[in-house]
Amino acid sequence: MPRNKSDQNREEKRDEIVTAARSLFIKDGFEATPINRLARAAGVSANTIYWYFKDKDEVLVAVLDGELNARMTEYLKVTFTNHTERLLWVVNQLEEVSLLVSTVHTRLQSSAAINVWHERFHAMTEGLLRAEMQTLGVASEKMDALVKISVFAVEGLLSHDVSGSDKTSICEALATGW
Amino acid sequence: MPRNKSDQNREEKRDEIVTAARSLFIKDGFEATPINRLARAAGVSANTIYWYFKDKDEVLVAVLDGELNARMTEYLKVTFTNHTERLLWVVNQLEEVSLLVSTVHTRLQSSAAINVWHERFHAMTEGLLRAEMQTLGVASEKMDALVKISVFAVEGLLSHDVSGSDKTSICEALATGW
DNA sequence: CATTCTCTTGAATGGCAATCAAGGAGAATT
DNA sequence: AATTCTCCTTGATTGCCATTCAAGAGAATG
Repeated sequence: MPRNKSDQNREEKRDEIVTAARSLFIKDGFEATPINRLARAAGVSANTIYWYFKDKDEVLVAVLDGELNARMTEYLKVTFTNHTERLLWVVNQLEEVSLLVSTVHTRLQSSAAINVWHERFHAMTEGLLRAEMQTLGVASEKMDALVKISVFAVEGLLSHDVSGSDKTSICEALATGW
Repeated sequence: MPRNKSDQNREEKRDEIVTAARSLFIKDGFEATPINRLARAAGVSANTIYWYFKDKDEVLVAVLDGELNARMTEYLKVTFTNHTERLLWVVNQLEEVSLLVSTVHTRLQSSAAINVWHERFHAMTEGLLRAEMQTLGVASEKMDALVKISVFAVEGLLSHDVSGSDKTSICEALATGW
């Protein structure tokens, strides 16, 4: 609960900017969205964005947090028949925000904020994946390697434009071994 | 053999620029190397670079071709005791040019020239890898999936800063199955 | 009513890739 | 030898972009 009207407006306004940013970053991409366009879409001037956010990367982090939250909520509601299905679902979700994914990997190097977000994201997803794979009976010595291979494979699928059937067989191979 | 002195100079000058670019792009990164700095390092003015190259990406492609050539020559000379060794060798080579690797994945999206180079690179490496894995007795139905998983895993290793022991166990898992 | 705090904006600033416009230097043609 | 032509080089400019500066307006507070 905000302490006063001023704080309330602050959050609302911030959210409006994030909402506009989410739509533009996902549809056109972060790099293809100058601050000015974002400002116009949010109905403010460019400088107003800098009142609410330190820089463009901080807007991106807010968008990422929002998307992650929404998709994680979704994830917890879905039940999967097997691990292959689960991986394919994740790939599909990430493909809907593939421009965000590649932007994160790009800006990682130059933005500390994005770097931190990325690390947390990996820690979280690797944790979830490890738990799932334990129930599948993956040997603990190979666990770390297999978790990372799975994560890297999913990331590769997102950035390398692979046929649908290859996607399926890759997820199957990850889930069932060779 | 160049047809005249003019052509000869042209190639030499081009090479000087590429040599300077190679060193800067590998050490500092492509994005952190403005055309002006590159020009100074090559002993020419910025515009001269645009006489020899269409744009900055074309310089990058020339650098990539040179590095690829050098490392492929090296690769053909080395003999490996097993597939794990081979994968680790490749990872080590790529780590020496990790800034180039991440730049390629970044500029892929905005530069047609880099995109083409990247596709060729993948076609080549996947071809080599497939041949190796055939000798290891990988089932042909799973071949495409396993090749791509290996490539994606190697790319993941490069961009995600993984401990040395994890690198080894990942390459082992890729080489021996799970 | 003066002061301060929150918010907003138009106008810089500075970095960068890329282009323009103006030559110079040597080879080929007259 | 003079002229033209082609290759090469460069200083100055353009245009895009993120970010900062400087100047306020309006509400809240003393």
